[in-house]
Amino acid sequence: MPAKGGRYHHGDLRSALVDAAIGVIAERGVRGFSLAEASRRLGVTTAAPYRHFADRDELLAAVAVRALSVFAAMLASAADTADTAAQRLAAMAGAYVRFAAQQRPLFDALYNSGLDKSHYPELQRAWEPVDALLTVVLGVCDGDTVAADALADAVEASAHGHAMLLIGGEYGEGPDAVNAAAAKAISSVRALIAGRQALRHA
Amino acid sequence: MPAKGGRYHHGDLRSALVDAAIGVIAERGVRGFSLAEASRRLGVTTAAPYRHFADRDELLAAVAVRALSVFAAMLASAADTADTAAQRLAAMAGAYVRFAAQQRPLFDALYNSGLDKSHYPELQRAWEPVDALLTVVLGVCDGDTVAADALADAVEASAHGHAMLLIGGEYGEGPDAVNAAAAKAISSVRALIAGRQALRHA
DNA sequence: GTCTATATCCCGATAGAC
DNA sequence: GTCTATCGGGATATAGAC
Repeated sequence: MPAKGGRYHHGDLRSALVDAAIGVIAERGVRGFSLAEASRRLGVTTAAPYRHFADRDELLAAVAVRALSVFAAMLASAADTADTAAQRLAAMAGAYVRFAAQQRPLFDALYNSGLDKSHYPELQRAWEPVDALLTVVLGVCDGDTVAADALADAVEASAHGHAMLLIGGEYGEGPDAVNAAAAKAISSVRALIAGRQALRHA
Repeated sequence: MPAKGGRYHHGDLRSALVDAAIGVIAERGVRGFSLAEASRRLGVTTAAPYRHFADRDELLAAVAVRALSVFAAMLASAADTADTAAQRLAAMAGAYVRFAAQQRPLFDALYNSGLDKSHYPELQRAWEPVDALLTVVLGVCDGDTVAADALADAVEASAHGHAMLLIGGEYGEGPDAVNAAAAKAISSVRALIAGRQALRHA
């Protein structure tokens, strides 16, 4: 998609803005993200994005939608490496944590952007594959539906907490911290499953 | 501390700014917080805060310091209601979640403000009582130091994840959602403790 | 010392020309 | 579909009134 006259002008500004936004978030954080900076990187004026997005938040929502497709792929790929339902759950928790670290701008767009997803139907629909991944695995893992829902919440909260504390720097920085956090999340899932069984049979 | 001539002028602007900041965060969220709005509510100009805080983040750090004293008090109070170490851990996890919901501006200042706490020594010191609460309880709960640290991380991550998902609206809104999330966090702690014992003896 | 007044810069958003 | 022009608001920094 070549530019016209040294400027942008190639008709796929919307998609290019999503790419640029991810770059800005990666370098300046969600808080430091601005429509103006993304526009500047593409060589268009600050008014141009408003032909494709109603406002700044709508661009963030588009980033979140892209994030969800990557997130779902990582979770599904992790689940495929395991045989039993319990192993799949544990692998997905590890992938959840790794996604936060390895795709931090995407994770931040999803969870730390202050977006109200109920305002963006497209974003709500984009969540469905991720939600489905968790519940499908759970249907196999735990016969009782109520107990399965409770386990799903516990696993999701544990993975999310480990991910947040990791990117918050609580576990240190660098690949070692990521591996450690993923391992913690995985062993927490194992403990949650074993603990729920033990408490039920007590 | 009455105003002088209808304006502010009473010499405790620093403390008043922290109060005002909490109010602004409560109404507009951390993202919508601005020094200008806090100043406006106190009837001072936007330049006045810079006599007390180097920048916006330093005021946020002061809010976080105040948040930590409230947080530590809630955790300690919850721990006092229980007898065994396991019960204390569970009670603290419930209090963690309730703190996030009931003192949301304070929780956001602590965890969702994008602050780098390593830049604020005063804030680092303010964390110590909270950290101590967790580890002291754990020393009693689990003889092995390494295992105790791992349990501490698991409990903290679980509580944090439940708190984040609660204020993110994943569990719905209102007091029922708060109670449900607190109950989930408590039962997760029980499962984590029981599961760790079961896995160790397996 | 504490606050006011002021000036500059950046961002979000809109209106109208091309 | 993009640009020019422009408005309003917030952050930051400095000079000076009390």
